[in-house]
Amino acid sequence: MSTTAENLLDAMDQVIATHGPSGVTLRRVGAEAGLSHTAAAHYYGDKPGLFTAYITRAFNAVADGMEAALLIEDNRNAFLQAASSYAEFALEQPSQFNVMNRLELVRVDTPELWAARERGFFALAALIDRSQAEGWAVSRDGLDLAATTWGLVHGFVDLWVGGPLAAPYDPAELVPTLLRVVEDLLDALDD
Amino acid sequence: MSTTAENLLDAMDQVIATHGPSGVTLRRVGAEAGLSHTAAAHYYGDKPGLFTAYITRAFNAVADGMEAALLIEDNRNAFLQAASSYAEFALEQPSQFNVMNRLELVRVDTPELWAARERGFFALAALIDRSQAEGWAVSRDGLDLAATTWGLVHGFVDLWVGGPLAAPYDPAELVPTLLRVVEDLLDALDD
DNA sequence: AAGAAAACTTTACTTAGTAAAGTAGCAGAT
DNA sequence: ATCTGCTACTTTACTAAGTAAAGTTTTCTT
Repeated sequence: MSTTAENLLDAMDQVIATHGPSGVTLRRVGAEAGLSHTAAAHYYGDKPGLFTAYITRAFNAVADGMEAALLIEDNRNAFLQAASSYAEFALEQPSQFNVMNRLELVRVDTPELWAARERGFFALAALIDRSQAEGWAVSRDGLDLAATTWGLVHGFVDLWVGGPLAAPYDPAELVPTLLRVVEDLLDALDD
Repeated sequence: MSTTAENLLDAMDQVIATHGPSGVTLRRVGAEAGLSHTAAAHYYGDKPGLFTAYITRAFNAVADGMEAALLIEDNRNAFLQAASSYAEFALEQPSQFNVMNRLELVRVDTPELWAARERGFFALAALIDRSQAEGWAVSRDGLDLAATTWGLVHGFVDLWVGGPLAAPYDPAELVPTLLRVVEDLLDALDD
C-alpha cells in the first residue's frame, strides 16, 4: 500500500518523463495523481518542497546502492559495483537523475536532503578508508580520493545521460565503458 | 560598444547571480537591462530562446579556452591548461557554468548551440588525436579518451562549484587539486 | 523629405504558484 | 448516539510571469 504523498512523488516521475523538469507544475502533478491542483502543495508545502522530497528520495535510492556495494568484501569489486549501481540508477530513473543535482529546485536548508546526500558520500568515504587501511593509495588524502572518484563517475554518467555524450554513444555501453575507466582510475590512484 | 541584445545577456549574469537560475524571468532581465518586460522576448523570441543565446555564448567562451590550450605545443601542458581554463571559467562565471548543461532551459534544435558545444569537444578530440599520434595511449579509442577526460574534469568541477563538494573544499584549491587529478589520469590512460 | 524597417513598448490574455477558507469523512470522548 | 476535532483534501481567489498582437517611435534608405 502506498500513501497519497508517495503517489504524488510517483506522479512526478511521469510528469518529468513526459514534460521535462521545467514542465513540472503542481497542477500537472496533482492531475497525474488524480488529485486537485493544490494537493501537492498541501503535502509538501510548495513546489520547492515537492522537489525536495522527490530528490531526497532519489538520493536515498542512490545511497542504498552505495551501501549495498560496501557489503562486497573485495575493495576493487566494491568500487566497480558502486560505480555501476550509480550508472544503472541514472539509466533506470532518468527523471530522478536529471534533477538530483539541481539545487535551485529544492529548499536547500532541509536536513533530510543533506542527510540523504551524505549517506552516499559517507559510504564511498568508508570504502576508501577501508581500501587505504589495506594499503591502497595510502599516500593520498581520503577526501581527495572521494572527490576524484565520485567526480569521475558522476561526470561520466551525467554527460552520457542527456549531455553532449548522449548522441555519439549507446546507453548499453555506458556501464562497461564506465567500469573500464574506473579500473584505470583505481590503478592510477594507487601508489 | 555593446548592443542591446548583448546587454540583455549581461543582465542574465546578474539576475542568475542574485535570484538563481529559476529566478530568471523575462521581466527581471528586462528591468535589469533598463528595458521593458518584453524586450528580451523581442530579441530572443521567448524564454528558451534567451537561455539558448546565453548558454551558446558560454560554450563559445569555454571553447575559446580549449582552443587556446591547443596552441601549447607540449601535450601534457596543453591538457593541464585545458583543464584549468575549464575550472577557471566555472569559478569566474558561476552563473553561466551553472546553467550550461541544463538542456531543459534551451531550444535544443538550435544549430548555433550545438556548434558551440562541439567546438570545445572537437578541440579536446584534436588534442587527443595529436597526443596519440605522438605515442600516448595509442591502444585506446579516441572518443573513449575524450569522454573520460572531459567527464572527469566536468564532474570534478561541477561537484566543486555548487555541488556537495562545495562545502568541504576551498575554491582556491580547485585548480591545483584538479591538475593533480588530471596528471594522474593522463598517466593512467597511457599504455 | 518620404517611406520603410528596426527597436522597442503597451495592452491584454492565459497559465501557474500559493494563501486562505471551506467541506466531508472518520475517531475518539462524553 | 452525538458532539468535537482532526485528517485529508478541495474550492476560491489573488498575483506573478510568459507571450501574442498591436502600437509607437526612432532611424535608415533612397
